[in-house]
Amino acid sequence: MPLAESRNASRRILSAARAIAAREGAGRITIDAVAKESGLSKGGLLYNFPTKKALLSGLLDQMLAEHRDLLGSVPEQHPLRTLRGHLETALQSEGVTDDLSIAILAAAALDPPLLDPLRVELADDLERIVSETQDAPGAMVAVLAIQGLRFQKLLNLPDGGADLRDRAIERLRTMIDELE
Amino acid sequence: MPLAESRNASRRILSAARAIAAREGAGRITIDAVAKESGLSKGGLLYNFPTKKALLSGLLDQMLAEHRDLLGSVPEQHPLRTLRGHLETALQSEGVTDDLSIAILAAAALDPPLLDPLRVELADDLERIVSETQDAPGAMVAVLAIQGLRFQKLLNLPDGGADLRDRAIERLRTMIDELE
DNA sequence: CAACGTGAACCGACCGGACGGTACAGTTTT
DNA sequence: AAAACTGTACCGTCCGGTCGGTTCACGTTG
Repeated sequence: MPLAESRNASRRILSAARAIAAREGAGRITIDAVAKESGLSKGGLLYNFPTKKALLSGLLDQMLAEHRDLLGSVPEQHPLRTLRGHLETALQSEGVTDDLSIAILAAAALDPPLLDPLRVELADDLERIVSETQDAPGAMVAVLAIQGLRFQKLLNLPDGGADLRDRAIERLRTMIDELE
Repeated sequence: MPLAESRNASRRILSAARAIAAREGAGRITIDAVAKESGLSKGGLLYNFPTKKALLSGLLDQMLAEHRDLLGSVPEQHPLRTLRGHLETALQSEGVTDDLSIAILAAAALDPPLLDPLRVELADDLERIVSETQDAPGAMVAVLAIQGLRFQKLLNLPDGGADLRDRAIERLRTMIDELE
């Protein structure tokens, strides 16, 4: 099963990279470190990801794929499904230490163009979100708040405490509900 | 005038670092590059900022100082002044190429603890914002949206076009007005 | 006043280590 | 036998930081 194993190796490598980023910061994602963490040899890692850019863009791809999956899991006929999906994606990794979106940081710091796939995906989603509502500015504010949520978690910025944060999320939800 | 001149040198160095970050990405902030960009020698730069960490934390300090200044410029008796100030700070660098908040990226990538001063400042602001309103969750959502705005600009993420973005900001403003 | 000394600000060559990537001969897996 | 590695040696570059100067404005001293 060469293909399946290759995927397994890729996943192991990517999650190793995430672990390092979560533990020591995005800047510490080096080929040697990731190889060590994943249990592969350096050669083996470079067999799967021939360059560091490929590794980082693999991280982003994985993130985008997970994002797409979650979006797809929102019932088809649901109004504002893209917006709701976005909220869920942002909330999903709640509590998980190694937030995948750290890849964004690493990619942006190393080579900003790596973020291009993310940009087109996001532009797509935005368009869809706007088309799903009559209140485009309101939806946009919601999108901004969701992005703020991601940013906050990503950088471990203060959130006013779990209580306030939960109530804010609840508020966001009702805001979205009333948007329709 | 050693002190004043030193400050000028520091400012020149910091703005050089910002220019590089804006042009080539936060990851390209190296001591050599900043020295070259600022017109100083490497030794001269290291005289002003003995380590790279010091340089990056200097960037953050500058950003926080500017932020505080803008917050202070909001009329004292204005209700919700801290929240409004936050919005203005986020909007202020509109169009300016070298967004200072790139320092956040650089710092987070190189050494996450460097963000600690930002965290305490933000926690302070949050507390003040909450104390200035009866609708804490609503204010929190506004804060999140503002942070999302920053994030979006920082990473050059799509914003649905200038038109939609402006309308969303307008909406955010009225949301804040009605918060009081 | 001139000789000397001092410290701040700055220069730039250099060092050592980290890092991305190559190469390649062997080993295991399918 | 091909694919998927392992293990390691190696290369060149980049980068952070050191260090021994140099310049110069400013006292201090004889």
